[in-house]
Amino acid sequence: MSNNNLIKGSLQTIILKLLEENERMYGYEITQKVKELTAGEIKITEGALYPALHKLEADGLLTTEIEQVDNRVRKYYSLTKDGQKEVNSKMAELQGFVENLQRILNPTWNPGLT
Amino acid sequence: MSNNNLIKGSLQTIILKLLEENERMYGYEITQKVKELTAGEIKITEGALYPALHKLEADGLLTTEIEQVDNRVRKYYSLTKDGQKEVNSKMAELQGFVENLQRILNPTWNPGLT
DNA sequence: ATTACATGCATAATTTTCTTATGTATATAA
DNA sequence: TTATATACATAAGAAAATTATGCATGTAAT
Repeated sequence: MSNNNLIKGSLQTIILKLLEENERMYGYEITQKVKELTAGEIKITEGALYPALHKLEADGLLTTEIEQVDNRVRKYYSLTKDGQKEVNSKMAELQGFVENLQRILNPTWNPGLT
Repeated sequence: MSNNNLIKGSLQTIILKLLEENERMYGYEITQKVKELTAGEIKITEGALYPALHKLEADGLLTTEIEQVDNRVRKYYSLTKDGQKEVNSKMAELQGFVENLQRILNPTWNPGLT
């Protein structure tokens, strides 16, 4: 498996963005979605995911609904108003960082061509 | 200043890549180069840089030469053979990670257009 | 039967990798 | 004499992961 190590700092943004697109999701579903979108190359570990979700909820960016599905408990997360605002700034921040990274690492790269 | 926090995990790659392009550099020069390339948006702190340089040297990827310039000590770093090999794999890893990130965050993004 | 794997949550110990603060030293500009 | 720039370095602390563990249900394989 490739290096998940670089995910540091971007996990919150990933969670918020997926929830912007999907209305509501539960934890396990998020791990599967990321795995699917990256052809298995990025695997979100539970030890990283659940504390991150709890923190986002504590910060008032997410709310939860617990549901019983097939004798299993699911905790659905969705964006709050604050969470919806935060997605945009977090996304801009991360995309800006990636552009700067390309400027450092790809001297010939032109951001206009993306 | 924008968020440097996202740099976690990519500093080593940045150092190695800059040294691939520049033959040899000293620590302070690296901080200035990154600042210049990113229009002041990314600032490498000494507390992050020097330990990273020492680790890369300890891992055998960098060698050093100390020089006296204008009554000041400079410690020049350059890539070893192992370091030259490592640049490629570290770059591939980071670019791969960024592509996966785009797949998650930019569902419409097409890697072929970069 | 029992082992493995998938679904689904959670937390604790540890490690990695930063930030922030501090220290040393020289030189120049305000 | 204070601030800023150049140049190195380390230590304390925080953030954000990994790894390991635990609980619980259900299904497929041996």
